[in-house]
Amino acid sequence: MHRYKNISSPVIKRLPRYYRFLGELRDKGVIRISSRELSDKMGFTASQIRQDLNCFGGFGQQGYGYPVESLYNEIGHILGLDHTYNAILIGAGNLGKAVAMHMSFEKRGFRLTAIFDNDPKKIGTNIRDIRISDLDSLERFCSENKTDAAIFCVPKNAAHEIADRLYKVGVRNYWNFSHYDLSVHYDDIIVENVHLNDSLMILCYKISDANDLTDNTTA
Amino acid sequence: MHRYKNISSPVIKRLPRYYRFLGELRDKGVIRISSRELSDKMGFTASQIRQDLNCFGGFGQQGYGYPVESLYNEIGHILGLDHTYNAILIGAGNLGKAVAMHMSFEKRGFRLTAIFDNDPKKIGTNIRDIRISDLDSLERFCSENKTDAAIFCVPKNAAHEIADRLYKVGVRNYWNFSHYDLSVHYDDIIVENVHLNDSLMILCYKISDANDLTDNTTA
DNA sequence: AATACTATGTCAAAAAATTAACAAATTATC
DNA sequence: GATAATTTGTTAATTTTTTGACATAGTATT
Repeated sequence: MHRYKNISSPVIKRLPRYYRFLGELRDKGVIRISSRELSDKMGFTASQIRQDLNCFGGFGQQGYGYPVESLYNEIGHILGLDHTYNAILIGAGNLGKAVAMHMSFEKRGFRLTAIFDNDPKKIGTNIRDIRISDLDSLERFCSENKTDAAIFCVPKNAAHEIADRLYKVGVRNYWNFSHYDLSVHYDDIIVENVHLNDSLMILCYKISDANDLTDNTTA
Repeated sequence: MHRYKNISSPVIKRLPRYYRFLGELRDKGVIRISSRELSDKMGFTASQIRQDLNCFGGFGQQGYGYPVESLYNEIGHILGLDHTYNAILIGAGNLGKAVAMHMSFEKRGFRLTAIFDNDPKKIGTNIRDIRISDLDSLERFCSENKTDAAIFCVPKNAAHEIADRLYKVGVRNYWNFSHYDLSVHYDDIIVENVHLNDSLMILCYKISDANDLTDNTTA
């Protein structure tokens, strides 16, 4: 498939943003775009855009720019969105439910195949046509059904144990919403964290910092 | 208040993580910790930890290490968690509801003061003791009640308009869950993004990339 | 068809971030 | 109390990332 030589993490993190903006342009019927124009819209420098895209190949044409549609598709391919990875969701609380309802997994390379919880009141009910299963049946399900990734929407103290169980049955890719750092215990796993608490604290810092700079009454 | 000279963004992003790990240590009754031990636990280099912490002052003692409890409190203070910023939530869908239910705002420097939605079926119902108000009353509420930040849990196409409205009444700090880049239109605002789609795509990339490296059948 | 213009890909320079090294200070030990 | 062992704070070196510069190639126009 693709296989690009050591793309740096800052570049990877920018890819979804390129994808998003190019998708918008495509929807507006824009045919071509220059790195300069993209720069104005996205807030990256034109130089960075050219360098980023060039990691994966020369998609542009000198004197013309980049063809929007094909670049959009190309980045989707680079991101692996044309895959269909089977993902299971652990934890059907507010957050798990929101993630299950809110995300269009299919457009992001995934398919939600099962949802697990340990609350008897929830087990048997449905979220989006998917029946919530007993957490006890986790291992059986994973051994009977190809499972590529697990989405962690469980409390901190449950995360560690469930990660161990999943690791044992070979599930090594995690989308982690729990306030727990999975990567601390294993190093041959892939984790993408969504630490909402951290994010909120960073907002708190930024606001506090900005206030301190303007309110110079104390200084 | 604090006021630190230009702390770099990588450092700021690591602060919540320090806070989290130190909180765990404190709960376990650990009194002191060296940068080396923290390094083992957290996966940062000891050198980085020392340099990060030293941005804000010399909290450690040579030959001894860092006192866990006071360092924990110090970082909480640096993050501004001892503030109480009033925040409103826009959008009471699955995601908004999950955010409202799931986060302990009080521990992160915030207080949730109002929730807005434009769905008549939702208006008047409660989430966590907070009544959902009509989005039409947004401006009135903000002018009558001190509002420091807004949490965006609305669809992409609604985000832009609501941001404009909030900007006009002086709300300039946003926790943004919408698939929309608020920072593109204004530069005197503070935005902390939670782009779940981007995060999922990055996971997709990582999985695809790892697979390509192991499956060398095609290469 | 020739000329002026545009915009990429790429190489070099600058800036930023991470890691390493070590002197100074403190603790623990004998 | 003197000595050995720790461990910080800080400076320097390295690595990574971003920005700038420009030759080259293609487009549009006359």
